[in-house]
Amino acid sequence: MADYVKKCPECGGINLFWNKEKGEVICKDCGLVVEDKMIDFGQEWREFDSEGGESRRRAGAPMTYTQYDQGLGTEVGGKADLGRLSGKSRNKFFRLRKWQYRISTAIERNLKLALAELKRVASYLKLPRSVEEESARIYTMAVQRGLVRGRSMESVVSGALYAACRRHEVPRTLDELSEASGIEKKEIGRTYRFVTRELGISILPSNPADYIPRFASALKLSPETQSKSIEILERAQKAELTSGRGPTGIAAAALYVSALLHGEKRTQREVADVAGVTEVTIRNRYKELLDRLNLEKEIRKSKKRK
DNA sequence: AAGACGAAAGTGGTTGA
DNA sequence: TCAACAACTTTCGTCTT
Repeated sequence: MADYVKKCPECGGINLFWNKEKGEVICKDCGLVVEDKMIDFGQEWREFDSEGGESRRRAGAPMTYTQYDQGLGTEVGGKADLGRLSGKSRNKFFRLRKWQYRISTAIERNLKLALAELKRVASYLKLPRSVEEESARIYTMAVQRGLVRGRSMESVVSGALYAACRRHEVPRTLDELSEASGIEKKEIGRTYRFVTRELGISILPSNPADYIPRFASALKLSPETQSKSIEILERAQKAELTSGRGPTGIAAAALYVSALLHGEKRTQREVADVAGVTEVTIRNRYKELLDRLNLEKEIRKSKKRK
């Protein structure tokens, strides 16, 4: 692969940190999230050098759920094989091919379609590979249990993706999923709940802190502001301000406060937009934060500085 | 003039009888 | 199945910068 060095578009620094798990690239100099949907071009497996290489590579392609037959399928018979066969083996060959054709059941065809759709949406949202795999696994299980009946394939795909995001702590909001898939928000939420319940998948309530890097980057806030907001979130959790509230609202409020504290003021509207909540919600959370965490003096202090 | 604030009424979803 | 309920939104008027 050509060795081009990626530079941070914001500060030109080359000190980029790639968080593979979350699929984010973060500039260590200015904190900007450069890309939050990067594709891993790296090789998954070591390449062995010539000696013994051939035999050790027998593992073949990694098994994956994002292909409908989990990457294990073998087409019976390309034309190339035909000439080499004759007589009995030729008959056997035709029987096998027919048989294989038959077991292309509705389930498999469904899976093929659904996984294509899943890939589309996942790449649109720049989701990391691990999440894509997980959601494909969830979808496959859902199909096997007949949970798709009566629901559209697309909505189940979206639900599986949403669940996988939550499990991997790379939350995307229902709005984002909805925009990417063209499925209504409530429909996604409904199938998400249904599928996770039926499959017995436990999902931890999503953590507001998981949203911070994405929001902060969209607002071009400094790393200091980010870590401050995470600190605020932790304190808020101890004060039991977070339970029962929408995590995005809390994350937005924490970000708003810490931006104030660091003299990087953003309007409530700006923060509200990137977080997908309204100003009112931010105000409510913000007020609770002030009340319970006595941040007033810190705010006063930062005001004096100017 | 723009932003921050708060009250009031409306929406969609959960829960418990 | 229905009613109560909490969180959040929308809308709008007022205050602050």
